[in-house]
Amino acid sequence: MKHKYEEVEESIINWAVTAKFKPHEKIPTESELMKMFNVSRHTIRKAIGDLVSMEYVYRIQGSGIYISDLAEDKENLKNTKNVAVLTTHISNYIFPSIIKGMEDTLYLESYSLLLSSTNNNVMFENSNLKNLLAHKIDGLILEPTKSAYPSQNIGYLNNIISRNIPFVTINASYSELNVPSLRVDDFKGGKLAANHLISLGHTRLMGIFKVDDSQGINRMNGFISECQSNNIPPSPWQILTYLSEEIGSSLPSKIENALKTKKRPTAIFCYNDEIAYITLTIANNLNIKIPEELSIIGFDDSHLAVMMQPNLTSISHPKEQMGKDAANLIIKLINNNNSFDAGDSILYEPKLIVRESTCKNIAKH
Amino acid sequence: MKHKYEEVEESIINWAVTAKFKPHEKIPTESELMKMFNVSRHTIRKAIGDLVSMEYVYRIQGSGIYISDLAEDKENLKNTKNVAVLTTHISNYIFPSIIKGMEDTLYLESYSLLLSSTNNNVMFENSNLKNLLAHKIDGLILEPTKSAYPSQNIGYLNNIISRNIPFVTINASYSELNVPSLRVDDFKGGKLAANHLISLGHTRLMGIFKVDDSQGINRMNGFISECQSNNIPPSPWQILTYLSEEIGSSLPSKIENALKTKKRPTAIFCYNDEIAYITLTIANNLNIKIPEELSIIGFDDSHLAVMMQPNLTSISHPKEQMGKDAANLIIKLINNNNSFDAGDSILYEPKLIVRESTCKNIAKH
DNA sequence: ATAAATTTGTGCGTATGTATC
DNA sequence: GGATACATACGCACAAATTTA
Repeated sequence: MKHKYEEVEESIINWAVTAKFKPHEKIPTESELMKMFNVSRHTIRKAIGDLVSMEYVYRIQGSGIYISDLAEDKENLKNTKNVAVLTTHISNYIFPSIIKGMEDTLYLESYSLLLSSTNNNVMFENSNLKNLLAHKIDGLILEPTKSAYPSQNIGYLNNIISRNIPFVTINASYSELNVPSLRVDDFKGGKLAANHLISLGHTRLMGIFKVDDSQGINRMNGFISECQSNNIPPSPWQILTYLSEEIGSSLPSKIENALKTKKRPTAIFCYNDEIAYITLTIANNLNIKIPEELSIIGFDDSHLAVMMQPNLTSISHPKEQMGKDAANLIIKLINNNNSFDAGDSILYEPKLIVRESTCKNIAKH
Repeated sequence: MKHKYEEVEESIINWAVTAKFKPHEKIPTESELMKMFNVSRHTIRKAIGDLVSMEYVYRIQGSGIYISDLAEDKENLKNTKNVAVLTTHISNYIFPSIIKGMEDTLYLESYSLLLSSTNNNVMFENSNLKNLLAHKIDGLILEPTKSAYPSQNIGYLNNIISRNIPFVTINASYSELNVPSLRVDDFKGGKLAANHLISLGHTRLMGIFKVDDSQGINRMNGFISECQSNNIPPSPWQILTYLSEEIGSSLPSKIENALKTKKRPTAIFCYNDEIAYITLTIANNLNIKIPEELSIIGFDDSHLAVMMQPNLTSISHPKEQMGKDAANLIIKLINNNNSFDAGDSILYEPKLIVRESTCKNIAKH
């Protein structure tokens, strides 16, 4: 047997959803409800109080109890699922491709998509996570911010896990958390890039790496590993590292200095196509010919690669597909009560795309 | 003097935010609270009941009352504003540019951005609006869906207005609603395109227009108006209209048929660069040389324009700037208690960008 | 325009049920 | 099993806002 207040609540919700009483229409008074349900005023007040906090009805002192204007939709809303997507960027660079994959997939399955971005700023990741937790979300696709460092927001992520909200990461993963991740094999990508340059006869290699996310660290380690395998011991000046915040400030002059040295590199592997573009521009200003005097290879195979002159050799990976896969996985988890195993994670194979910005080493030693 | 239950609530909220009791920590029992505040059990239960529905605390029958894990953040969340953005698309075509403008601006002002898309589907606009209304949003930037037709979702939009939630539209506007709108002068854009083709000596003009959004209607009217001003009376076969849903299905064959006619046009104005690209591809297949045998002009000056061979002549307008302006306007409205006037709307001036896809008419008559 | 009636809001007391420890 | 603590339920009195006569 149900509690009495529950019976009252269910009846009134029923009035609302069947439009027996329409939005803003007055329903019976407390004393009438007492008689109708044969219960005390306390019970009626408890029931109405619950309905008010659920926003099915609202009360006006001295006037009456009225149906809320959203009451009819409440039941439908229970069936529309919200997937939150929190990435470092939304509208820049390769992110539209990734998000397009998610958007298309989620649209087909009638899911709603809530997108936010962190600008690779931990504080913003924090406030966005809080915000999402306050909303009712049914799943979360997260690109970790500053993934090279231990996450300061691990508490919120654990909160999501403890609430059993389906949760997957893209582009990077958390060693502390057991959640499926979809990411590129950046280590292998770094090896591929180094191998390409070495096979072209280059020995004075340089790598430029972002070191505040794990993608950069992995690409750097792959690059160094491949150099060592080919007996090209990496020396400190071969590796230029930077943080996200430096892109607009100190990084360009660092690159310029590296290109001004007498024994400048004959080939550079850049963290991504954006850095490759910056490097190309600096080389142009220094009258260094690409690729004859300097080979440049990027990463991500973005639209920038074919917009640059010369077209950029780059490491490619399936961006839109990762978005699709992430969306399909989160849908699967939502339908499966969040049960997953190691097989749900995907490590994408990077692929070398040779264009015009790399060529055989013709420097005189 | 406050009500007693309010005093109890405030004290307990204070315990939570000052971390006198930490998340998941047990607070005094109901009878202890009765003694502490010198009130009845009923008053304590009323206070705790409110705090439960506000998610500051949770109760376990037989055990006690505990601080919720989000309690500490509740106060901060009141200060983070959420701006919802609902557009037809997010990650396609010119939308990343528009959204980048919003994202950058809102990020700088510490606003959170909630993005959703409708795919130009009225049902999806409907469910997304419901969803946003259920969430707590502080402002809405909306691109109307199927803006050539009277909006079926006008009820929800009126709901937003009656709640005094700041609300602006982009790309199109609602004649039924008094809200600021930021949009391109599509009529003038249509005139510009027609004028360019006519000034190149073309007289057999054709226009391809999407007619389920007002942008297409306005561009068509501008095109026709300019033709008439130049004594080139538009005949039915000069105007090809289509609906969003036809792009992947019947539209290409319609275009192909138009290009196969004996007296085919010597110049075509396309609703946007995507349609221009489709038209160009069809023309290529029919061995029609662009621009020698057929001039093509697009609209939007998207990235497609410079990716096509030959580069596309197009009508340009400030996309990222519109995003920035929309974000700044919604921030202003949020800070100004939603007071606006006609001066807040912006009509952007379209600009002709001549590239390689249009040339003088050299067809023999 | 005012007073009375109606309706919701606050607050106290009591009894009994049920889950936890 | 017993004590504790929250949950449900009834009743009463008065306050405050609104509606109606």
